[in-house]
This record gives sequence, C-alpha cells and structure tokens, in this order.
Amino acid sequence: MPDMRPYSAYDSDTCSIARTLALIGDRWTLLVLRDVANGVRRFDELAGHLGIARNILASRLARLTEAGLVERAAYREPGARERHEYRLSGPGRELMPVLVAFMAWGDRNLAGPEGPPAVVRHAGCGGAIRVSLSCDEGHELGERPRLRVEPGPGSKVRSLRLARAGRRA
Amino acid sequence: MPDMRPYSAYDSDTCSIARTLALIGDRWTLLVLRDVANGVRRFDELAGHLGIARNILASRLARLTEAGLVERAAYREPGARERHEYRLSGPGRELMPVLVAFMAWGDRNLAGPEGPPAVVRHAGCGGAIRVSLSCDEGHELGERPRLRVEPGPGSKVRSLRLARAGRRA
DNA sequence: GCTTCTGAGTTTCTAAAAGCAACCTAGCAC
DNA sequence: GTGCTAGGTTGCTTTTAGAAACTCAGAAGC
Repeated sequence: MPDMRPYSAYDSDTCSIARTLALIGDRWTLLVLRDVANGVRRFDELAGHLGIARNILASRLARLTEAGLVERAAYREPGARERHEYRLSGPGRELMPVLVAFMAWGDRNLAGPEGPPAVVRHAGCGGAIRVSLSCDEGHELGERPRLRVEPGPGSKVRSLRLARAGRRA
Repeated sequence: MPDMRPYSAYDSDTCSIARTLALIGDRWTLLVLRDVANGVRRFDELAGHLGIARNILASRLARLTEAGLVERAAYREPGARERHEYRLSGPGRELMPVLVAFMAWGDRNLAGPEGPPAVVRHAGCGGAIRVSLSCDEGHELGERPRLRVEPGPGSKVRSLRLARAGRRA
C-alpha cells in the first residue's frame, strides 16, 4: 500500500463534509463506487471501463476496503482459480443519495437536449428515483433550498458565522 | 487563468455523475461551495478558513464562476474601494442535496460519539434537514436502497450491464 | 514438468496538479 | 508619495496521477 497516508489534510474543522471528502473526494473514488454499485465488480473490468490507471485503482480499492465501503468477496468460476471481486457494503450503499444527487444535478445542468444519459430506478418496483430534502417540520424543500448551518453536539469549534464575526475581536 | 483546460478527462461515457465530478469533483471545490453557502464569501476569508493555496482557490473560483455556480458580486464598504464577493447562484444552490448527502453520510459514518459536528436547518422554520430518496410509485427508500440504472434518452452507449454482457461477443 | 494464459495486482518512471511563499496592483487614507 | 489592504499572480517544489512493463499464482495444454 504505497500512498495510504492519513487523509486528514484539508479538514477545515471537524466538518462531516470535509471528512467524507477526505475519504472519497478525489477524482476517481466516486466513479469507482458508481461502477461497483452498477455491478462492475472486478479489477480489470473496473480498470477498463473507467480508464483509470491500475495502480490508482488498486490504491482506491484498498482505501475503500479498509474504510469498509466495499468488501472483497472470493468467487470461483468453473475451471479457474479462486479470485476476488468488490461489492458495496452497508456503509457503501448509504452513499447512494450522494451518487443520485450528483446525477440529478448533472442531468439538470449538464445534460444535452436529448435528456439525461441514464435513469435510476427503484429495484423493487421500477419507479424512477428522485432525491429530495425535507425538514422535520414536514416541509418539502424545493430545488434551490435556503438552509442554515449550526454547530451540532460534536462541534469542537465555533460556527462559521461566529468564527467570522469574531475574527477581529 | 492558468489551468483551465477542458475537464473532459475521465468521463466514462456521458454519465451525469462523471460530468458533474469533472466540474466540481476535485479536492477543494465542494468545500469552497460549502463555505460560500455558509456565508464565507470573500477571497481572503475563504483562503484563511479552508487553508487552501491562494492560486488553487483563484482557479477554483474562476471555474465555478465560469460554470455559473457562483456569481461575483460587487460591494463597497464605507471608505473603501469597490470589491467583489462570491455568492451561490441558482445552479449552485441546486447542489445543496449533494452537500447535505455528504454531510449526512459523514455524520452517520465518521462522526465521533458526541454526535454530528454540525446541523443543517431549514432557514424558514428551523427544522432539521434530511435527505431522502423516493420513487415515483410513492415508495420512500431507506438508508441502504437497492437501485437499478438504465440508459436514458440521452444515452449514447449501451448500459453498463449490456456492455458487460457483450464484452466477449 | 515445461510453457502459456489470465486476472489481479506491483514497480518504475514520467507528466500533471497542488502547495507554498513571495510578489504585484488598484485605490483609498494619510 | 508612502503605506495599507483585498484580491489576486508568478515561480519553484512536492505530491499525485498516469502508462507501461513486470510479477505472481494457479489452471490448462502439450
């Protein structure tokens, strides 16, 4: 494992977005997860489909496995030796809203006039999937919601707003 | 504008996820957008808060401005010359589900025992925000949904599944 | 029992991007 | 006209990504 140093650079504060990005926020990792979620599970398939360098793919898969987002599962095809493939684990599948949200944004903002290049459906019923924000007062938030961020229970620093206001104190 | 080459590398197919990642999927851009969304709007504030190199910040802001995710707005404080700040535009605000999904995942999977470091609230009513997937048959999908991807109207290639099945044809 | 094939990686070397610090610039204050 | 400040550029170094060749293990063919 060559470049497995702690990915604790650029965590501005203890923000969950920064922490998550430190784990999966590089150029390839989300595409690897997208492919694994889509059933592309084997090293050479992933390398071929993504066009990623093999050493980079190996290091990304090692990181994802170590972090528990994908699992390495043994399989054996008739007349071949045992090999391994990669599958999403539970925490990996919890990233689906991230992938769907990326896809929805791209569909709205970057797709050509023909429409979105792919559609996600509920595996159970075949209904088209959408991602939405709602609040626990029961409001459905629209496409361009207005949000506010506050420090939470695990906050170690003052909120952005407070930090900003106090900068010259 | 030094490194503004077309970010069309690594688009495996025409996938909206890949297109979106090509625009905002580097180490810093989502953190820049998070900070801008949180009211950190000025160059030096962003540089200081994120700990990002100033040339990288300049190039990310240029890309985001060019792509229409943020807008450069003039302002003038009394006794100072005119300056500019950065604000989320409409398409930029449409990225909120992405940021909230990242944050939710980090809260569940990477936060310490004290709980999430920050909480997002509906600016209108103060209710805590959550992100969810649902299908147009009315089903609410849980934390670890099972999804299926199909080629859409804008598809130029066969689906992943078809491409995989046909590999040795 | 030696050679070949294949999937799944490593190793090595080169190119591109990120990081850092110092420098520039426009306009106001003095 | 000197200094201050926000908002960047420039130039150089370090890190990361990429391409291609190499390794390794077992199954198969000869």
